[in-house]
Amino acid sequence: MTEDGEGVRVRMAPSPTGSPHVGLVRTALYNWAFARHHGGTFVFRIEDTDAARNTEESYQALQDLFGWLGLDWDEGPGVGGPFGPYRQSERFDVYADVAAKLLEAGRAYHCYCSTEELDARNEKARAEGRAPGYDGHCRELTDAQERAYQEEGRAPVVRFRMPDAPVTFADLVRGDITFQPENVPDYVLVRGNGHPLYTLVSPLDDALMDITHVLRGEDLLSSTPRQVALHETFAEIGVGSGRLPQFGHLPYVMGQGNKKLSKRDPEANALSYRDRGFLPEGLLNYVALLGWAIADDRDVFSMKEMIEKFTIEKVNPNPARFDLVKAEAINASHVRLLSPHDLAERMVPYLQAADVLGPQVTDEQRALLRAAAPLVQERMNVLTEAVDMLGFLFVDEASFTRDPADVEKLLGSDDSAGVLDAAHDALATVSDWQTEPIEQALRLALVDGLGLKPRHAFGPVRVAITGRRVSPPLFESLELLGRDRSLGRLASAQEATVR
RNA sequence: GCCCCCGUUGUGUAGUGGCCUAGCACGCCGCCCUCUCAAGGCGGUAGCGCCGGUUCGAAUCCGGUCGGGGGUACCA
Repeated sequence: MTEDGEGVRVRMAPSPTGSPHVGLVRTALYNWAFARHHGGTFVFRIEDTDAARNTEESYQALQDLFGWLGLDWDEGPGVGGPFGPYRQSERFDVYADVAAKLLEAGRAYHCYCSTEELDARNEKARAEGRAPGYDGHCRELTDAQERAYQEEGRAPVVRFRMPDAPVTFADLVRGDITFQPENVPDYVLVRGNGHPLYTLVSPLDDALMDITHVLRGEDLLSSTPRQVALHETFAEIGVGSGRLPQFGHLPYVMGQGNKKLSKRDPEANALSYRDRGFLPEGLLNYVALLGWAIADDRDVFSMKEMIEKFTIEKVNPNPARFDLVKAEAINASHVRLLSPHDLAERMVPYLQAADVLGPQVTDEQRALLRAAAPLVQERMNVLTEAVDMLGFLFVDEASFTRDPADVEKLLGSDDSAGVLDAAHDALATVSDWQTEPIEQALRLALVDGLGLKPRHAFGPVRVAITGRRVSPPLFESLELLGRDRSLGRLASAQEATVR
């Protein structure tokens, strides 16, 4: 890396298959932070050469995800750029052209071996304890041999001719890594049907788009020597910038145990964290911690701070397990950091999704929500919890219900009937409907008057008012609910105690 | 099988030869506060995979070993 980071160009290059994985978020975040830290360029490229697996929904999900997270790209779909197009499915002519150049320069060759023949020879090599992989069968075919294969109706693949020398590269997170040539066989660049493969297009676009640093998942580590060799070949035949990008392989994001978080695992779905009420900054903060630390005594930070502090040298090479509990704890810290006003706005979509709020939020509801936000701010881990915590404030009286188990527990006795009675009478006399007078009146009536311990005094009232044993602070809740509705709920709760 | 990567409390990490009787965070346990739940405060639990070596001194360096992961595709 250049000292001042001059000209840093990095990219995220997902394939639009399935739903985006949290590992992708981490990789994207590191690339983004790296680019921003160095004042470089962040490119978004779509690797959709495998038509059979790509879907438009998946492409859309990627857009949604990064839009939600706020990881903005400088070049790519939607914003364009000097190296477009940025969807590989729109670049097939470029790939065909380069494949032809590689063939012409003798750096790649046609291979007519069938899958069955390959499998058979591989099996044999394995059995004999030799390194498996392409054995170079078609490396030096004569024109006559090629014609013979063609007459058999065989469609050749284009195979890259790996140089017969060890490949060493300095991995940005792991240090020098060397592969011996016998372990890096010739590999396919273009399918028999003429479609280019990832093995060609990824390094090629990196070269063409002048990518300086390739920060990607550890799963691509073992394909790096072939890509390094390809890049060197590009430079020799005048394709691309001629500069070899530096590689950095980021550790896996694992699930529980020692299993890689698989795509089918629901925990792996990045967008599911939006649905379960994560703040984008909360998810990003947590995911940043999977392989990197901002300081030895702190782990809550903003993206602005991350940009300031992020360096690839500090990235840890060992795989990290995704811990939902810690993720929520980090998210909770970010919830606390919001202004109440902002928190109220962020809760709106979740309350709407649960039908606590309708599609049109009235000014009155909005005001109530803002007033209620401070009450729940330090009680929430994720935004979806607002539904249970605040539902009682927004539901209309006709459809207000109480948790049956909590009613059973706290409203089932004669004692509780007396408590509700006393509470009702006391509150009926409160003229200034504010938290303070409400609390005073209730304490006077229940704690002093009935001689109850506070926790026993307020429990039944809490269930009567909020419908639950666990709720936001009671007196504030009463104030927000309003006098009439509060008295009404106390009355309706008394009915519930009559058995 | 072969190649490559990784190995600090349950989890994520700090640590680059003495500041480490290993720090921080989440979790867990206890106490305090308290109208419930949280938040907050205080305290506790638990770790350098193993074996050798180098050194006055090793979590840190070297060798081996064990364990885990990935690759070995006309997927990415």
